[in-house]
Amino acid sequence: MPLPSDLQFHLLESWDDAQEMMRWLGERRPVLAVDTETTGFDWWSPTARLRLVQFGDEHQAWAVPFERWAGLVQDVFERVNDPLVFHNAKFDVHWLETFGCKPKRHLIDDTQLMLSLIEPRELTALKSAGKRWVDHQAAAGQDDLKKAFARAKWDWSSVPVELESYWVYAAMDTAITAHLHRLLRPLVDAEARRVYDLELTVMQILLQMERRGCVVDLEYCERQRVAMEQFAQETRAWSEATYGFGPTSSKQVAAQLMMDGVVLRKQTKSGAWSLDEEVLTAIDHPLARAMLDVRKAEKLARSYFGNFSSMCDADGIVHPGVKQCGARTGRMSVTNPALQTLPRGPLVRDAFIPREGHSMLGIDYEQIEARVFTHFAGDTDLAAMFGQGDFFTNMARRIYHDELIEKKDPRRQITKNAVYAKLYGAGVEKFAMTAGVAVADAAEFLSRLDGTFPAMKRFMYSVTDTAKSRAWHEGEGYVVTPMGRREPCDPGHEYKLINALIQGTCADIFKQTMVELDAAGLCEYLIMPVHDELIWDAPTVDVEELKVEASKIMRRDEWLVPLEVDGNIGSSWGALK
DNA sequence: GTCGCTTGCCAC
DNA sequence: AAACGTGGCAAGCGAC
Repeated sequence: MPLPSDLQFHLLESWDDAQEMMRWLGERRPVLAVDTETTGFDWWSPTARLRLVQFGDEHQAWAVPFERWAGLVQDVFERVNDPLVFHNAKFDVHWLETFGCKPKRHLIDDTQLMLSLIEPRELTALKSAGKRWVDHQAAAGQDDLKKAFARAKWDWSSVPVELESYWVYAAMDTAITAHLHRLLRPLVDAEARRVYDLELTVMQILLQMERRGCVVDLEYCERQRVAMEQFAQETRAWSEATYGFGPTSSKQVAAQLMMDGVVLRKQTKSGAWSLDEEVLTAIDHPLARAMLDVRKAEKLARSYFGNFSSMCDADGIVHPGVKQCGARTGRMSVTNPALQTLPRGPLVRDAFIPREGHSMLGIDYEQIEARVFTHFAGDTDLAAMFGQGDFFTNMARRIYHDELIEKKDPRRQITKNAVYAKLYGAGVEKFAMTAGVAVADAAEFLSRLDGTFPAMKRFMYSVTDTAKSRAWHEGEGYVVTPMGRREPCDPGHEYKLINALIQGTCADIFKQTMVELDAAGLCEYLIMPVHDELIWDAPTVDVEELKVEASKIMRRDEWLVPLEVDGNIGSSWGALK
């Protein structure tokens, strides 16, 4: 189990060393593990430098100072034909490709992706995984390095590559990766082959997409930032002058509100007075108003407009990082910036614009989760609701036996809320809260719903029941998506598996779609995945055809309800419907 | 000053 | 019997 005691580490310092490493690379081995040490995370930055490239197997590992031996490293990647194992390949490949190395894409394996599938609830960082699977001491060297950093005021760009606690542990990471691969690969082959192959292909698509990035309208951002910041400053100044404190200082605001006779009821988990949007909106007091206004304005100025420009490369382009298995359900998440959480509507989304001569294209799945839910429930009555016109309106008409219900009828909204509440596993009270109705009415509605579409309830029961039986017999409750993605749950939380099954299946469908789009050559201008929507920045002359072709591939018929898509073209992200 | 926790808020 | 799911990010606030 622990790393072998005869494990050898080398720092490449001389031509003799180089010869020795090349001889070693010529030996037969199951896989060659590769890792890099960099100056940070921003491979697109003008100041980014690649400091070390490490090669290793289960017995030996080499650290190669890149800036001195760039040609040699590039040569290695041209010559090596062993499978190349990385832990988070996308990251290392970005750096390697930025600095002229071309690891052969078809040889790449990724132990982090493997872990995301084998243990979706565990930490997948190399150190944590190394501790669990390979050697409890796997992360022991980190403290030495941290101390050295503190003592000499080094950081990742200034630490000397000759520093032993730097290069040895860098090299060791490849040995850990090689061992991880030996342990994980058979499990993946036995249990998750299909979904792992899917993830590997998606990774290659994401690599190109991240490299391409997304153009930011810097002038627009700056204009909006200044306007929002100015408004916030004025309101802050007013609050300081009137009360002697800022309008976002929660403790002081709560105290002042109570002093002025406002009755606060809602408390946070730790017992403080809650001052969230819901609470503040209901209070008629200038300070409550100010707190809301400043929060909103500063969020816009700082989380969005100010942030985007600070994350740009030299060409005004952001390169958001996609965590491919960010959610344990297999959904992707996005950071720097978090493009999946931009407020709906044009204000913020207009900050992202197409390249010269290009247009934005967005194609999204329509109610994909509700459709997949219907498929699993095998409910042909519910499936019929997707036929003509609006799904939720049709449902409401059926539930209330009233054919006159139209799209803006409140009964449609409560129906929609109820479907998503079910999908997410909400209880009656939470459902009542979000739907804005009394608990008794909510309960009555849910029983009507169950009476009208009984298959939904049967399906939900069968998921949790199977999971509980698995927990009893196999020690853990879980679901498996049709693609083979296994999603476990904590004991007693089997109800979450309904959502996990649906969300996970949707993630599989979405990723499978990306692979098919790529095979058809339609990912060249892809810039962002947003859960059930894809965004392209494509040449205006081709964008109509791209929309038609991509829609054809995205639309799917192999489910009980067809998965329909809707495409829109515009001159900015915000201009898409 | 940094770190980590909490709170609130943005998306699908 | 009952349980809204999955994320990222910034600010406030107390601890070290």
